[in-house]
Amino acid sequence: MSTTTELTNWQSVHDEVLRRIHTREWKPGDQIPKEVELAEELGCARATVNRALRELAAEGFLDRRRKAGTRVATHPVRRARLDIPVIRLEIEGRGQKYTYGLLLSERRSPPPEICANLGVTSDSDMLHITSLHLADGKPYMFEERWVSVAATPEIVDADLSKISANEWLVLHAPYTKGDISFSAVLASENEAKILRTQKNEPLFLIERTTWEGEKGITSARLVFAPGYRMHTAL
Amino acid sequence: MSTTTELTNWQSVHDEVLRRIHTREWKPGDQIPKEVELAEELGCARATVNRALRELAAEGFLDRRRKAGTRVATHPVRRARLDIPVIRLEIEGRGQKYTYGLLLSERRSPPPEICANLGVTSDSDMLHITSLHLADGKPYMFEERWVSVAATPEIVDADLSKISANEWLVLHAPYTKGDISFSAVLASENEAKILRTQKNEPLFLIERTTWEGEKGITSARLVFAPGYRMHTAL
DNA sequence: CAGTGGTCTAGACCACCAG
DNA sequence: TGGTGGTCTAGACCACTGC
Repeated sequence: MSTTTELTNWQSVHDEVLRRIHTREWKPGDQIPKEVELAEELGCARATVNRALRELAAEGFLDRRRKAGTRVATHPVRRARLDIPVIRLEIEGRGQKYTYGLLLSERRSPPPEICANLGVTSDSDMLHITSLHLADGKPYMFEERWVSVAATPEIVDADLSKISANEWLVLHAPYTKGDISFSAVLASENEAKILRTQKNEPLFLIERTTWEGEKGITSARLVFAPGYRMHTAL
Repeated sequence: MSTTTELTNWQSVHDEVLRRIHTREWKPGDQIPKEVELAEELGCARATVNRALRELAAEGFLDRRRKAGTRVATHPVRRARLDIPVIRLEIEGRGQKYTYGLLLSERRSPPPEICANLGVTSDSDMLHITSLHLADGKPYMFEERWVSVAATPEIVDADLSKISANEWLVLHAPYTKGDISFSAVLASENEAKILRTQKNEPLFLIERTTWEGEKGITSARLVFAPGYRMHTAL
């Protein structure tokens, strides 16, 4: 099957290749034509084909190796792109009103599990912050966070009742490495009270830790109100 | 500050720009030099700079607009890449033994909520499948799935006791659109029994629906055993 | 309208790795 | 060790959009 019209931009090449995969003209495991051949067939430069195939490989549809050529992925590892915005933007993006309350801010040494997470000593100087994020006045997410004062000294001067620690850190403490995990937990008595729900409700939990180089910056535990769903397209 | 050595490949340009962002030489909101200028400063072609900046924009570190130039993102939307492999590979990848049991496979018309999800009529011909995935012999995930027979007729001939519906679909039914959501639920009595746990345990739930064009293919509900954590790097 | 990023091209050399 | 993808270059034109 040859194309009658020329595909001279990488997006149309991308789409055409995807079409051939979807129609099973090229099946999982099949080797597809080399870049030079495809470029010739489609009537464009090799660089254009390269761009298209590179994107498809990044999306998980193709496996590419030098010398071995390009093959249709046998197990298309689906890559869901989770956009993780600042909470405020997540809420405002849905057209709801965002409010925020600082519940606690104290300077103290961290408990053992935080030390383990961040790789800091148990006598380090840290800020312990808990806060509640609300959407249209209703509890949305309860945040408990530890911030290393050594790593980001300026945070002790920040007015965390005006701007959430989350948001302050995004603006002032870039990180080089981060880690995030998602799970389900039962609401503790305290969490239930704060989120104005009942004990033993199933809650969605996000745990996040970030480092700058080898220095642990912050570790946060985000517990969402019942009914929360994280959602994305494939 | 100028570089003494020339950065002639896009990765080093990428890293250098990222360094300037991290060191706050370029702060959130700042406009950074235009491609031509950067290319000149670093001693490489504009295409190389373009490639580096394009990747950084895709990673969420930069905002780029024609005519307006390139700025450091004020709210670096963090993009976590969730790799969603076939369950079997997820388990085997951790060095555990994967087993799989087909619990039910029946051909019948779908309940209303599935119709709504997939956009099919309530009298459509569908396959209803439930199965259990185990890691090292322990229940790992309980899967309940509806598959449109109209969209993928070949599935009725597949031996779903040997290969999971999940995996069969990946190989034989490419999709063009997909949707995935994550949440926390309480174990129902049935789910608790199957996962060999207790009622009212908090469970991690993934709901996934896929389409080919406008045709709904399959809708699945994946309930994970207690303690499951989905995990990724930022 | 003019400046900036977005893309294409033709050609070249390099790096990796399967045979 | 040769074939394939990975990348760089210089130059060109285009598309969007702020002024």
